[in-house]
Amino acid sequence: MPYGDGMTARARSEERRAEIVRAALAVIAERGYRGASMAAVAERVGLTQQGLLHHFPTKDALLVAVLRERDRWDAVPDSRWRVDLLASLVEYNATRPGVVQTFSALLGESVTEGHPAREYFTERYTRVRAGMAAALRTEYGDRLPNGLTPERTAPLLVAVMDGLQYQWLLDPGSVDMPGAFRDFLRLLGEPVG
Amino acid sequence: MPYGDGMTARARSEERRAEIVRAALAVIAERGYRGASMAAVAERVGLTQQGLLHHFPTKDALLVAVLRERDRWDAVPDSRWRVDLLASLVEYNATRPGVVQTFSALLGESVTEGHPAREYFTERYTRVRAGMAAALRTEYGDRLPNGLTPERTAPLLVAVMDGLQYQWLLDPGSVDMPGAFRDFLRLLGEPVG
DNA sequence: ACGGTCACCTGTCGATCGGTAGGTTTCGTT
DNA sequence: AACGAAACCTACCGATCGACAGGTGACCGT
Repeated sequence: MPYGDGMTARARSEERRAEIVRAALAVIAERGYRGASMAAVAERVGLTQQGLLHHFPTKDALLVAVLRERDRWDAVPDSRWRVDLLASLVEYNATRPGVVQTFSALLGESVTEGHPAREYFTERYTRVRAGMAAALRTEYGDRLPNGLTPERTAPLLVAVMDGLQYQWLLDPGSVDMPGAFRDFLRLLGEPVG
Repeated sequence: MPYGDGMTARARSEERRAEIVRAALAVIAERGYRGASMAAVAERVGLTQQGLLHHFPTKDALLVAVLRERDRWDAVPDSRWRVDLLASLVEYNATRPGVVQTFSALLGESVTEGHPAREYFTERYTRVRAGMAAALRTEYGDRLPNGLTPERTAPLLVAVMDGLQYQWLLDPGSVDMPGAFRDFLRLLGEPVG
């Protein structure tokens, strides 16, 4: 049996890469993408910087892997989603400040010029808004309380989630992120169902 | 008359510093704070990096001046504010993408460890939330529609403003920031006045 | 047993970073 | 005219950045 631990070479390699991505997530949370150094990521997994470059030939390649990991981690909502599941997602996020911090830092950086994650976030938000609108429509119908449409409510939903994350990260003791998000959902009223 | 242009030496110096701060705002908008280099700011005002260091001895000192400038630029709301003035502020912001981008980038960076603007933003949001709550109370009284209190609504108001800015910066053509913000205000219902 | 691929290393590079040291010029004050 | 301070410069520093080149050893399939 190869490697003596039941792993093929390929599986072992993927495990190593996953370990690196996890370390990159942590380093980006601490210093942002521009502030994150390949050497810092390498050290965290017990490699030299050049050993790291063997797995990810450039810094951008590592970022791509990080963003891909996020896509696996939280699936984009679509019409099958229920809005109250979002509340659970926010609650779960409140237990994972590290991950939240990583992507909040990346989102903030991404609005700067030529940032490698800019296109990713632009497309992601387009998809997320569309998915949210679809979810709202299946749950509330074409008309939300207060005369809003699902399409006009979706950006607000996304904005509240993101904005609360920044306030919560800066001052966790002063902001009840899940509670505030539930407050917002209450503003939307009860679904017709 | 000194300087032949009616300016004292002190006024001339302050003008120069203001010019530098303006350049720093632009560079930070393009590259964030960590990505902004003193040399880039200096070049934009026609100085060498060392000439810039004469006016601001460290990079952090320049950042402090930038943040102070913001405090002059948009005053924190208090109980004398009216909520519909916020809509005007958002509308105004939509005409100044550069400034919005600067502070959105800074906010994103500020959640990383040891960021020099972290304390600034933490305190600022505490003040802003308190001011918003006071403004909401004078306008809506102790109870908002849907049973919310001013204190619980304020974080949502701030979150919507910030979150919409990110979506708008990433894809201005797809997000109507002022319109979406007015939609949110409509969710709050009509003030009792 | 062997050839080859994979994982990782040492060594090094040029660019850029923020910051220091120490001039020199400009200009208002006296 | 003389002085001093402010403004800005050249020159340089050590550290750090991402990345390239070229090796070495372990482990795989054959």
